[in-house]
Amino acid sequence: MNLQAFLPYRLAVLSEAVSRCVSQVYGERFQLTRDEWRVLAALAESDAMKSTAAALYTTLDKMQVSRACTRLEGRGLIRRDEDPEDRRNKILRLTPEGRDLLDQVVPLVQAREADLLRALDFQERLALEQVLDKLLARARSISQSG
Amino acid sequence: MNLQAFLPYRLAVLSEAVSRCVSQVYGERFQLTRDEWRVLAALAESDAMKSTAAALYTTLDKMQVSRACTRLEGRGLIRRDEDPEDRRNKILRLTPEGRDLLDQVVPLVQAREADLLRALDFQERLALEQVLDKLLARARSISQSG
DNA sequence: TATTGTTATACTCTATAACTATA
DNA sequence: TATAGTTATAGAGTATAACAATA
Repeated sequence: MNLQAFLPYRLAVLSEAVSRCVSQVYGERFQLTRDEWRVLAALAESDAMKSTAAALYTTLDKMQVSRACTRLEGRGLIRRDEDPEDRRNKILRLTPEGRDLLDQVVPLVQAREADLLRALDFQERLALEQVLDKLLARARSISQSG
Repeated sequence: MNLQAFLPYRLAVLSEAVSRCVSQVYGERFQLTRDEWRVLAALAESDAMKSTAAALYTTLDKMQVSRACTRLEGRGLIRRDEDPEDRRNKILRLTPEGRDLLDQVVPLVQAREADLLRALDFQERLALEQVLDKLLARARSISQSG
């Protein structure tokens, strides 16, 4: 057994290091948790989004989304509107303040990502894309089958 | 902002999926936490190890190692001996029971890893190795510099 | 009866730092 | 004074499930 070469360990260490590196930006400067950041990032792409869609999109579960939204709403960064078509749903929307915050945080976070990717050449970036997709699909299929 | 394409997000999702997939083995069947598993895996390689060395090797901090060891010792899987050369140190060793457990769990965990890696061809595995190392080094250097 | 979202609860992790014993 | 390891504590995150409102 060689832990240093063990893929799950290496992925965990890398993911933690990368996450730390990015959460320095959205966490320390903008006081967002990872879940709040994910929900905001989801809303950055589509103006309005049901909670269930946000959960799917961010791979969070409904509680995590609910709690993140409570905090984001409390800070005035999003609204949660009723869905007239099905009043069980909540429709999440950025407020102007939320949009402002995103306009500040997104470039900084993307700069961090770019900085990370600068460690790789074009070929390596392409390879990484493929490999991440394939491993994720495999990991999910293994977990399901026990 | 496209969360799905955002590298830190993708790494976090993958790492979580892979970790879940592996901890099904050491967690459900052998009742080990991730930290306990890491400490045991470290001891699988060298018969005796100081706590500080174990912390470095597993990228855990001294508390995490201390607590994992308390539980492992409680289950009779490791011993913590005094270091005659410097009595502040604790020397960690597998007991025969710990060795037995490792002999059972390691092949299963490695089979999971092999199963994961079956998603990739030889070139992709090589590329993955390189890319993980480079990204980790970069992430650490970025975090340090703020 | 099923679904959406909220709340409750218990559990685990994490981070900081105080503490002890040695050096 | 510094280091190794333990313990304490508070805060954050996670998982399960109960619950209210709606369909």
